[in-house]
Formats: sequence, structure tokens, C-alpha cells
Amino acid sequence: MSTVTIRDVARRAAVSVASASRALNNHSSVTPATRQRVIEAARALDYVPHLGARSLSRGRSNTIGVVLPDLFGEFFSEIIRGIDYAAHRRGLQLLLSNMHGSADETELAIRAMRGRVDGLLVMSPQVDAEFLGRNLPKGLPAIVMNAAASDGTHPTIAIDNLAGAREAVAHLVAQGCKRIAHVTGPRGNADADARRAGFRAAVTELLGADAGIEIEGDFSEASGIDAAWQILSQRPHIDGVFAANDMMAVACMATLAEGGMHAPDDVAIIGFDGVPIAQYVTPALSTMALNLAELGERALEKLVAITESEDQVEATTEMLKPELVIRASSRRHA
Amino acid sequence: MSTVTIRDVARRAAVSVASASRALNNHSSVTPATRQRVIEAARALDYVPHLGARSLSRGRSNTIGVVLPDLFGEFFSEIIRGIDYAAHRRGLQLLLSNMHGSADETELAIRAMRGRVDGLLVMSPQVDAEFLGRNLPKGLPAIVMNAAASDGTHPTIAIDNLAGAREAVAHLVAQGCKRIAHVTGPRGNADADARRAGFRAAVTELLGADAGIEIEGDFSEASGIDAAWQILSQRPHIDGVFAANDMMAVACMATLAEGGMHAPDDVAIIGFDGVPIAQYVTPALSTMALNLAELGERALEKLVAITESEDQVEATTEMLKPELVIRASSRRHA
DNA sequence: GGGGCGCGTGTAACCGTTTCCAAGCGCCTC
DNA sequence: GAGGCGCTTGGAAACGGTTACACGCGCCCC
Repeated sequence: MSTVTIRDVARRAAVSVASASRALNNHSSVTPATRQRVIEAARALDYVPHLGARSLSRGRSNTIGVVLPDLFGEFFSEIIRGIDYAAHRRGLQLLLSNMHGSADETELAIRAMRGRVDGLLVMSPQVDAEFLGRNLPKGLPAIVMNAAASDGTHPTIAIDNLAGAREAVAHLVAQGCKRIAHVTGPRGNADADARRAGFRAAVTELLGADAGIEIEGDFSEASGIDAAWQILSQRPHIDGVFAANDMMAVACMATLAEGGMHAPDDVAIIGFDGVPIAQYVTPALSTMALNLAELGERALEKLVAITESEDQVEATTEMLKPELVIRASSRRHA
Repeated sequence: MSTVTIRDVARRAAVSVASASRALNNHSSVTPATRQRVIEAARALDYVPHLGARSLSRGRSNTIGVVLPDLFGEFFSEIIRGIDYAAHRRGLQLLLSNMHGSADETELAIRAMRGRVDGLLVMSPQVDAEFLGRNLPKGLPAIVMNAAASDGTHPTIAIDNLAGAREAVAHLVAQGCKRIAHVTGPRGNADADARRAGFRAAVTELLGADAGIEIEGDFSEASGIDAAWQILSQRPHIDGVFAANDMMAVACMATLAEGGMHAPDDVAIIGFDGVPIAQYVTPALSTMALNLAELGERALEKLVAITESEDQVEATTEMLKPELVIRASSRRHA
């Protein structure tokens, strides 16, 4: 074991551990001579401070915890990238936790963070505000990303799913679609539910309630394929598809093409999220684009801000608005 | 602060901290009655153990550190997913570090792990074995993923880039390609260098040295686009492209199509890595597929194995062989 | 020339757990 | 009835750092 402690360093430099600690941490009031001796001793022994011990005594760890519902796919990897980028700039480490879609595990994951992180970034679209309020440790700064609703005590950064979904539908209608299918996300998922609600509202308003049909999906590639088969068998024919995420949109579009329905001429298709893959499929996928890396980055910055400010933080809610990106998959030659 | 410690619990249950600790950890020899009292007290106070303190006194953290060169793109997110999957199964946490492509940061990242992790997973294709040998803490179990060469003391899991590149070229030749371009990865990157070497060897052997040209890339989307412009301006025309990763292949293929060179008829294209996106582009991209999630998973399992076994571990090297996946982008109607 | 002040250093307490060791206690056995 | 054993419990020492506090010393200033 690289089990050389600060005591060894102190002994070799012939000073007390206090001085050694001070010298190594660039603290005030250490003679240049002592500092030099200590640093040399540390180098000679190849001393590396034990960060666990340090954080125990300092009361802070320079680490922030990230609790995500999953690690699968570009959606989350983009968010992590944004978080990491901001964390790196501030010299913070990331402790990652994945609750694999279950509320029990969310609770577990959150508890496992106690005493190891200075703050928490929680994204958990399937638990509600009440749950978070009950489980988030009292004194630990936390940012809730994209929750069903704010619990009223933690700042929140959420995606404006409702507005996004409405805009997606409006776009399809503007392209001339008369009968639109919505491939939904899983029930109970806050994002999915909000997108569904936006779809319903917009369709009812613009075309009448009968013009919209919902096909149950779960954000997965497989469910996008299933949805395509259902669409192919629909009568009268569907001429517009709004999928609750890009992954389903991509898979659905490819499968529809196999079945003879080609975008954009036979059917206009739009997704949600704006993950990188969307621009490489053929035809390129229209989408309600989110800057997920920025979402992660902003969440971390916000967390740092409340960590550093002493005074009570107010539970503000920031909204991230999706941006309509029109590509070939929904562009009608009108 | 949720600053209730085990002392508070002990006091409320009217036992010593020792007994409290034993009760909470399901230790041997605590009366059911005491255990009950302690557990109730803990619940009443909403006690959550301070894991930093625990790991200090226990000498293990139930956390493993992951040092990656980057967090960008599907390549790494797939690896992380695999690691997470295996870690989750064993109740381990993940401390993530990103060295942003620099050797200095690698050193920093590794040092920042001391005292917080029980083992290390290091992937760092741009540093050599000597560097790792110098920087990896002596007593800390570590697995090197995909390094230039083993440092002889740490077990290694590496990708068989050489064989993969040869197979890719052989496939293009079998499709009738006579003049093949290789869009390379960045120099100094072990994976990139090995793929380049494999390309050279295979081209020379199968078509003669003149049949191959190398176009410098850096694994990024942008460099795939640049490469396409160079290919479009080549005389005589290139009829096969082997890109050092899928991202460049995808971007290159799309740009070539804009310039009038369509795969697979005008040019056969194959990538490397087998990231998910490859199957959704049009035409679907042929690739040398790696099961990256499995790579991550195996690395973690191996790490756990050496962590648990007392005896000296031998520095074995495991090879992950890429698998040729033929899709439309390289399938000639021949 | 003595009191005070500032500087550098050391001693020891502390962070929150776990765990070694010793001690109390009841019961069985010889 | 005493010795011993096993079970439960508590005190205290770790783990490896940081830091409050005290202390010695040289200097300046009145």
C-alpha cells in the first residue's frame, strides 16, 4: 500500500504534523525553509494525501454526487458530459449513481452519498416531489433536474416539455398533417407524461380530438419499432408522427420505411431531445432539440452557487426551452 | 445539516456507540432487544451513516475509480454503462474522472483517487506503460484498459486493434476495392496508432503499398468531414474508406454523399468500434464492432477479483477481438 | 529595559466510524 | 460453591488528516 501518511512526512522533515500539513496546503505562516524541507520529504516518500481523511476533517469533499435514472444512450451521456465539463473547471470530482429506474434505488443511491459529497444533482423523472422532499438529506445542497414538480425547497432545472410538445405538433400541422400519432414515453415518467399532455392539448386545439392517436412506448428503440408496426396497420392512414424521444423516432422511421411509408412524403416525423444521432439518419430527423450538455453544466453551476452562498437559497425553477429543429424528416414539399 | 451521528443514536437508545455500530451493521452478538432499540432510535432520528468516516475506519470505501480520457460520445458512454452495470450488481459506487486527453491530468486524476477508492480502472490510450508504472499507486489494485502496452505489473484488457484493422481492409479488398483511404485517429493515441499499423500492413500485403493513402483525423466528427473533402479531390479516385472510428466514418460518409460519392456503389466504407449510431445511418455503416459495455463489465469484474484475492496477481493481458459487421455501406452488389 | 505583539511551531482535540480488548454477568459443570 | 466459559456490553484506540490554542522567541516602542 502506498501507505505513507503525513506523519511519515513530518518525521522525515523533522517537523510536527501540523507544520507538515500547513506546508503542504500552502497555508499561511510557514518558513520558506520548513516548507521546502516538507515538500522535499513528501516528494521523496511519494506522499499522496488520503482524501477520505481530509474530507472527514475538513468537512468537505470536493465531490458532487450525481444521481441519474439510467446511463443508457446519448440522452444521459450528454448530460454527464455537461456536468463533467463544469465540474472539471472547478476541480470537482463526480460520484456517479444510477438508480436503474427504481424509486427504492433512488433512495438507496441518495443515502449512499452522505458524507462523501458536498452537493447533489438529482434527476429522477419517475419520483414525485413528495418523495424527494422526504429523501433528500436536509443539510445537503441539491439541485433537482427535471422533476415532476419542485418540492418547493430545492432549486430545479426542468425541461419545458409541455411547450415543446405543442410546438412539435404545431409544426406537423403546419406541414399539412391531418392525422397524427404520438409515440409516448413510459407512464409515470414526468417528461413522458408532460409531452403526452402537450400533444393532447395541441391536437385537440388545432385539429380536433379525433385527429390524434397515442401509441404506448417506453423511450426504447424496441418500442419505436413496435409503434411503427401499429402505425402501418392504421386506417385511415397516419400522416404525422411525434415521438416522445429521438431514439424511438429513429427506430420508428427506419421501420416505417421498411413497411413502405417513407418520410417525409408519406409521413412527417419529429422526435424530441435533439441527440446527436438525429442528424445522421436518413432522412435527417426533425426534433425538439435540448442542449443537454448545457443543462448539466447549468445544474452544476447552480449547485456550486448555492454551496458557496451562506444564506438561504430560494427554490427557483429554471425552464429549459426546447428548440424546434426542422430537418428532412418533416419537411413537406408543400 | 443532517448532522446526526452515531453518537446521537447511541444516546437516544441508551447504549454505547460501540453497540450502536454493531447493531446497525448486523454484527454478531447484540441482543435482539438492543438491536431493536438502536434501530428505532436511528429511524426516529433519520440517521444516515457518514460513509466517508466509515471508509476511513474500515479501510475500504466500496467505491472504484474510473479514469477515462474523455466523456464524449457513445464510445465512452457504452464503456461506462458496462462498468456501471457490473458495479451496481456488486453494490459498488463509481468515482468518475476525466483527464481530458492530457497526461498531466491523468496523473492528477489518479492522485485524486487515493483514499477514496478500493481500486482503479484506467483507460488512457495516450500514455505509455512507463508512465502508468510510475503513477499508479503501489498498493492500489488497478486494471489498465486498452493501454499502449502493459506495464508488466497491472492486468490489462486491450482491444486487438491490429487484427481488427487488417480484417477491415481485407473485407474492403474482398468487395473489390483497389485504392483505399484510411482516416486515422490522432497520433500518439495507442488505439489509433495500432489501427494505422494494421491498415498499412494489410494494404501492403494485399494490394501493394501504393494502394493505401492515409488522411489524418482525430476521431472527431469534424475531422471525418475534412477527410471527405480530401477524398473527393483525390485522383485517381478512392473506392474504399476505412475510418479509425465510427464517428468519423459516419460524418465522412454523409459528406461524401453530398459531394456525389455514394456508398456503397461509388465507395465502400467501414468504421471501427460498433457504436449504436452506426446501424441507423443510411446506408447502415459496416464496422469492426466492439462490445464496449462488455469490455467495461469485464474490466470491473477483473478488478473485483484481484481486490478480493489476497495473493499476488499476475499481470495478464486479455484481448478483446473486434467482430466484422457487414452492413450496407460496404456491401458491393458484385 | 520591560511589556506587548507577531510570527513560527508544536500539542492535542476533533471529524464519525469501526473494532480490539477488557470487563460484567449469568449459568453450567465439576 | 468456585472456577470457567460464553455472551453482551462499554471504553478507548485507531483511521489520516486539519486546525484551535498555547507557547517560545525576537523585535519594536515607549
